[in-house]
Amino acid sequence: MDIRTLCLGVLSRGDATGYEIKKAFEEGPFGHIHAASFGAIYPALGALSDEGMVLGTEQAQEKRPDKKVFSITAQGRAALDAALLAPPGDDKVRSDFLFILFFANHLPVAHLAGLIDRRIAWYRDTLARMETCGHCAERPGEVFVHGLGLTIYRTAAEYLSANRGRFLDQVSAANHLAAE
Amino acid sequence: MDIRTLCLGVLSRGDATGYEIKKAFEEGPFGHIHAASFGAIYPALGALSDEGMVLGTEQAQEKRPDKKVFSITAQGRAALDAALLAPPGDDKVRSDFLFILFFANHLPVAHLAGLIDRRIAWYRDTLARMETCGHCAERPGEVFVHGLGLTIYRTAAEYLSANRGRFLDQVSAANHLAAE
DNA sequence: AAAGTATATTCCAAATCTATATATGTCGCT
DNA sequence: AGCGACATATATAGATTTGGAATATACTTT
Repeated sequence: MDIRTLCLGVLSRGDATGYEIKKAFEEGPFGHIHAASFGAIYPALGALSDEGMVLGTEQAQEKRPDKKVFSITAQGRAALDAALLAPPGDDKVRSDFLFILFFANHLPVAHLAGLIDRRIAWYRDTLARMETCGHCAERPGEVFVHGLGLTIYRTAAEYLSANRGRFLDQVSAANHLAAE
Repeated sequence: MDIRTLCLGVLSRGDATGYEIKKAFEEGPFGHIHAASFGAIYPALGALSDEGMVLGTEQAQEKRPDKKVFSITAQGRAALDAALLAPPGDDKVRSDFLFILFFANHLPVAHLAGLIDRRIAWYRDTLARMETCGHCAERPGEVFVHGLGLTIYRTAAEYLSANRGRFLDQVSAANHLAAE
């Protein structure tokens, strides 16, 4: 899914600035669905504007930098709907956390314990935010995707909590064996 | 986590060609942990070779193209261990599937049903492969990460199966309301 | 009063991905 | 027997994307 389609998706739910679109991919409704950076969003908005998919309106602000508010056009909505019909590619994941844990035998047990604890805390915080969010209680698609996210995060947090102790013991044992 | 570290990680488990490293990130042990492409792997191996982190040996093959088998050096192992100590960045996910489902109200119900069914089938196939894989029964880190992956995929497949019917009904209902 | 966070955009080098080219063998299908 | 599809193997050009820095200003915390 290219960035231009992602921006159209955000704008289809309401007007937004580039900055707000970025936030939608961080903490907002698309928080754990798709990542996107400033360096990709702003050029994409420029291209979409040139193609008539969005309309950008500059707004001077008194106590803030000027901002450009973008709104999606009828043509943009049509392009979004067409892009949504294309068969989805495979999910792509990049998890430093899992890569590091994979090599647990390279690391001190205390370091591993810290990594796991911080990750469990992250899940708790994220779940707390997700459970009290309003933006996802309306359209069925949003509710469905949100529910899947909640379910996966709860399961992951439970797995880490339930297996933490045994895992750390096993790493200790393996390290002692290797040291002999 | 940069590609050079990812390559060192794969090579720390045994010698491999660039092609085999790619496979490790597709179906292999790093299958759903981290994505990486040819266009990144080959230049990374070249750089690692220049820096003395890996040793590349060219091997002529009778019935296949020549291949370069890389093996990690002591310096490479040290660099890997150092990189593993750095604090992990946030996980990055890119899911076309979730993005499309989010906009369920833009799509025909039959199309959504197909998307969900294909995704459930993908989970079943992937789980079957993961459950019978040998590479993950040894080191505690690999077992732990593999177990988390299995748990998450099982949960996701169950969520999709359990909520599929209700979701499609809700989309139908919402579409009928909107048509009035 | 300094430091940090938040709003807001832009640019750029470096990293990375996609797609393709090259070469060859095997497998199944018709 | 011939054809396409797929697997092995490397490499590169071109496009995209990332991640960081630069630029402003205002509010909040220390």
